[in-house]
Amino acid sequence: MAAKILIIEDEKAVREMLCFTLKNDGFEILEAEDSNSALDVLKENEINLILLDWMLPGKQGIEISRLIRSSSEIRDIPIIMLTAKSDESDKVLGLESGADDYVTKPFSPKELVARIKALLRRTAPQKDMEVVKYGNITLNPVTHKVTDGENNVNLGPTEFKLLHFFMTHPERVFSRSQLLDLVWGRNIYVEERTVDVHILRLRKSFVSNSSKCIQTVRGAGYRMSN
Amino acid sequence: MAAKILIIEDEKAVREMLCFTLKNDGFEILEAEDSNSALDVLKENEINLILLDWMLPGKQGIEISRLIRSSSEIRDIPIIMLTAKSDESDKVLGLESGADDYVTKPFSPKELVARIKALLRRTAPQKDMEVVKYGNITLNPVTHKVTDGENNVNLGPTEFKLLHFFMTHPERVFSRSQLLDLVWGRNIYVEERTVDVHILRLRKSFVSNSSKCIQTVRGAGYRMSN
DNA sequence: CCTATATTTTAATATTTCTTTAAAATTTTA
DNA sequence: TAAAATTTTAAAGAAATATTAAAATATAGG
Repeated sequence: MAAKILIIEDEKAVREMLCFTLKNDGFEILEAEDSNSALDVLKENEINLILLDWMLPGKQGIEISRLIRSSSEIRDIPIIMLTAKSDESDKVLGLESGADDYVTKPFSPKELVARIKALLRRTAPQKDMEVVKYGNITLNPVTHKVTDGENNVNLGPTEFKLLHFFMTHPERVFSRSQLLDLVWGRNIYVEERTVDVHILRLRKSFVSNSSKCIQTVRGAGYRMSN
Repeated sequence: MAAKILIIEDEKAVREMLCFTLKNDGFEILEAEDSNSALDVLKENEINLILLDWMLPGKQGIEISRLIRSSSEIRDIPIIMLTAKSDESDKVLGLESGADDYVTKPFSPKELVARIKALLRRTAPQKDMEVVKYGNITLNPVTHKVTDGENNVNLGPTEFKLLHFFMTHPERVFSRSQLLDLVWGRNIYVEERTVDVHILRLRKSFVSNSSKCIQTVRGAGYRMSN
């Protein structure tokens, strides 16, 4: 699931460059050119990280950073600020007013991406890392291992994600298009019938009758249930 | 196991105050009043964290920080620098020359201890010197020797660190970017594919089927497991 | 400080594995 | 039985990883 990054930058050219670079790296990008639109975007989307140009006209950079840090809803969104080489005192101000990291212009795309990833890693909550069990099936997201009773089960990446999803949402029917949305990810287009094939492979990879847990609900979709 | 902290500070009064505060909190303290004695201490002790007074006479603060960051042996020791309130540009210099955090004088003991603990938590995940075993593989961090059953295994520095990391965190899958963070170190930017090459070399250096322990988990990363 | 040596990183290519698609076969329902 | 939905098969295409080799960098010894 791609991380959503908000770019707050007044210069269109820079914004587009950043946008291009980061989309290339698989991030989902939202843009804002001033503090008002930035706050709007922040309210309406679940942003994972903010790239903030410190040199916005009229001290808006500092303002935005402080606003974000004082709003309980969005306080925890990590911020990377973009600064010009010369403004050293601003860097300190930035770090003090709540930025988590800064990158000095001009910067290499590689460095920027590396910093973004590092920061996301540091701040990402370690949720769905708990061992899940259903019937005889055990799935460990940390080791990426699946067992069916005594037997090890080998799954491809998609089958693994699919099973993890079913095990964390048991008893409930999901349509093919819901599964594509929730397991494959939004903004992706594949045929609905593709789901069937992965369901088939998932069932086949269980030796015991655990495969019976992956049930077809005709006309509605699939469900994990006993 | 108490963390060892080296205090580099020329004023005796400040040094003693720090020493007292930190010993009270269960840290083991070593002291140095200039860069020469500091380097001596660093060579002879396994220091976990450095408290560095930025205001040492004759730019020694910058010197020491750069020396530490350029010496492969002690590069990874985290540094907290102590600065006076006014010297904002120095803070930036400090962060740029390799400090991990800074604390402004005058500071409360509580704040200092909190920062030290936070930094140790971030940076000292593992530094045990105990012999580790997994399957037929034995790794001795003290002698830097690795055996696979009867055979000696020769590893380059990075392969050694990588293997040590895997052996101390078995079964668990790590993404390439996690490995870069946890094995290579923070603030370092290399291509993710570089990990593959080191994994390859690590596998090749085992004659027996121990290389099977270094497993690829497609779409997720690598794992040490049987 | 320089040179020789070793190691790391990158980049390009090869290989493997997985995903998707489409079509045929089967099952279910009305 | 016909129509609709799902399962199964198989093969092309896409994506991820393995491998190789060369360039860049770091290290040690003189």
